[in-house]
Amino acid sequence: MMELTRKGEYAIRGIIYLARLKPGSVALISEIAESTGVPQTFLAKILQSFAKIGLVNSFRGTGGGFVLGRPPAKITLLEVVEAVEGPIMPNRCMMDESGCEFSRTCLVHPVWREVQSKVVQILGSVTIEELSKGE
Amino acid sequence: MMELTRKGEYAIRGIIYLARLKPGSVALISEIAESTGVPQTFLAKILQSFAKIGLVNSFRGTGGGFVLGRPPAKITLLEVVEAVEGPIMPNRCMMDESGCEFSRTCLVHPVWREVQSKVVQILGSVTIEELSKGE
DNA sequence: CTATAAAAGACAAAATCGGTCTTAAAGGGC
DNA sequence: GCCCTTTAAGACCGATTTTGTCTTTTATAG
Ligand code: SF4
Ligand code: SF4
Repeated sequence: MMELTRKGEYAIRGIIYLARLKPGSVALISEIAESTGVPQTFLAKILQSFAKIGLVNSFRGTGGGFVLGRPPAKITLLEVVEAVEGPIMPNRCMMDESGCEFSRTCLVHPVWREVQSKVVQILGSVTIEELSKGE
Repeated sequence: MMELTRKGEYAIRGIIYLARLKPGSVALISEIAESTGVPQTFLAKILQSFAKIGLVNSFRGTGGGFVLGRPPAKITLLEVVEAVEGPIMPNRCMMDESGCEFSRTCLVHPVWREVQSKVVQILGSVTIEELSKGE
């Protein structure tokens, strides 16, 4: 249960790589992929989707590449994870009320809500900047 | 991310149903399945696997059926979930050290460990007895 | 105009999910 | 010993998701 997919893992590695870039420089997808050990075309897809939501900026052509869309201190791990995996949802019954006929009386439901909020809290309190500090 | 499978959800429903049984009585798989809204043959598989690990006891033939293997106060939600879904593992790098070449220096790793321990703590502190109290 | 690099989208193998179906085995009542 | 009931075991299966690849297009710098 609760396993991050490779896509999620790769996304985090890519974002952290970009956070470590020295200011003003851009990174080629080939460079990021090799350095993080991620299949290049797969990572490209992920970063493209990030570009669409503004999490990263991208430039085409000679001298192009990727940079973060915001300072790493303003990006949380939660944001990155949810951008690729969707919202943190320990159980289906959390998204829509009508998901489960028992949801009104169910005592398990609140437990899943607690799990959800704890995970959101943990991941939301970690910034990409912190994660990029190590060597 | 982090979604309980139907199998996990069904397992919980089945166990709670058994916990509500009045002492001394057994439940037919057909009865449990209908009452919890779970496909019967699928639930049978789940409970069979539970019988193997002693979480429930089963009896064949006339008058047979399922009962809990232990008092519901001694069964945690964590146990039930892990029995069907495997251990709580937010990321692959948690199971074996050799899972990731970066694990020694990685700053994300500890975050996943925190998530893991929090979830284990929450699910481990809820007993099936508590969950079966409602109507 | 050309070389470069990301964007877009079709394709697909493999794994996992969410079951079903059939046959066997065990136990109770007669 | 013979049914009837009920779980056990295992083969099987379609749908979906994961984890990518490949090809073509578009934008840009020089
Ligand atoms: S039974 Fe409870 S926990 Fe399960 S899906 Fe319904 S509301 Fe959620
Ligand atoms: S990079 Fe860090 S979080 Fe990702 S798999 Fe490796 S150790 Fe785990």
